[in-house]
Amino acid sequence: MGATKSDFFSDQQNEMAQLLKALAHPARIAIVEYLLTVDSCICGDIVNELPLAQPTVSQHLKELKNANIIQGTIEGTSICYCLNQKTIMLLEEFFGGISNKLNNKCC
Amino acid sequence: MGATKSDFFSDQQNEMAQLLKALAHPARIAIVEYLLTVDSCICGDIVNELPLAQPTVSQHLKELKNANIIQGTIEGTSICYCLNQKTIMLLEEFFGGISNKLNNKCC
DNA sequence: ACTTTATATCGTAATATTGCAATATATGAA
DNA sequence: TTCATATATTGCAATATTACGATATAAAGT
Repeated sequence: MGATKSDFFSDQQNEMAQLLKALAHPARIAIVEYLLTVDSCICGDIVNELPLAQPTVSQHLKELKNANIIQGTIEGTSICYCLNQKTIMLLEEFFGGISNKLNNKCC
Repeated sequence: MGATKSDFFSDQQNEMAQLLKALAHPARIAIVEYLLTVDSCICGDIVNELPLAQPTVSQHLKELKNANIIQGTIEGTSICYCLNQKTIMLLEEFFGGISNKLNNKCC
């Protein structure tokens, strides 16, 4: 025991949980927010922006990539990361949907 | 090692990460979605809605409560749970904000 | 007081995440 | 080719999460 019982939930529920889990870490929130402050996608120095060692940052970037929250394209020696608009929209819509449905409720 | 280095991130980043972590599980997504389908706050049978044992559901509810995503008020023998609109709005605004800032970017 | 019903807590095993040192890979420059 | 730079992977220790049986608590009915 200890493993999440994914089989018993809907695909949509599992996917949203995965997406939220990928963002559920301050370092990964910080990465997303940093990408927003950069004017273009010319990145490559995310490691220097975070108070974590390079392998740790690399791991966090990988998780964000796996969840389709960011994209990385090779740009010479470094990698150019940027946010995936589609995924952000999905998240916005999920919470927007909840918010709308909530308006008819009591609390 | 192993523990998240919360000290090095901003309060806002840590709080958002905590909030997302509280939702980052299919069972807890399912609970939120179930609460949306119920007309009023008269609940009390969330345990029967989920494919998990009662202590496990209780634990998930506790996490949602701790994160202020749901509220529970005692209603006789059972407990009446409902979503916390303020927290949902906070999440909606977070992703809405990201989405807005993204519009000026390249990808 | 006893029983039922609803929910919470404890204890613990299985599994997952976090973080980093060491090392690997891959590209561009000399 | 050799070196430097940027990023990824491996391996592992520390910690956190998930799930549930057993047990506790608490309110309402008998």
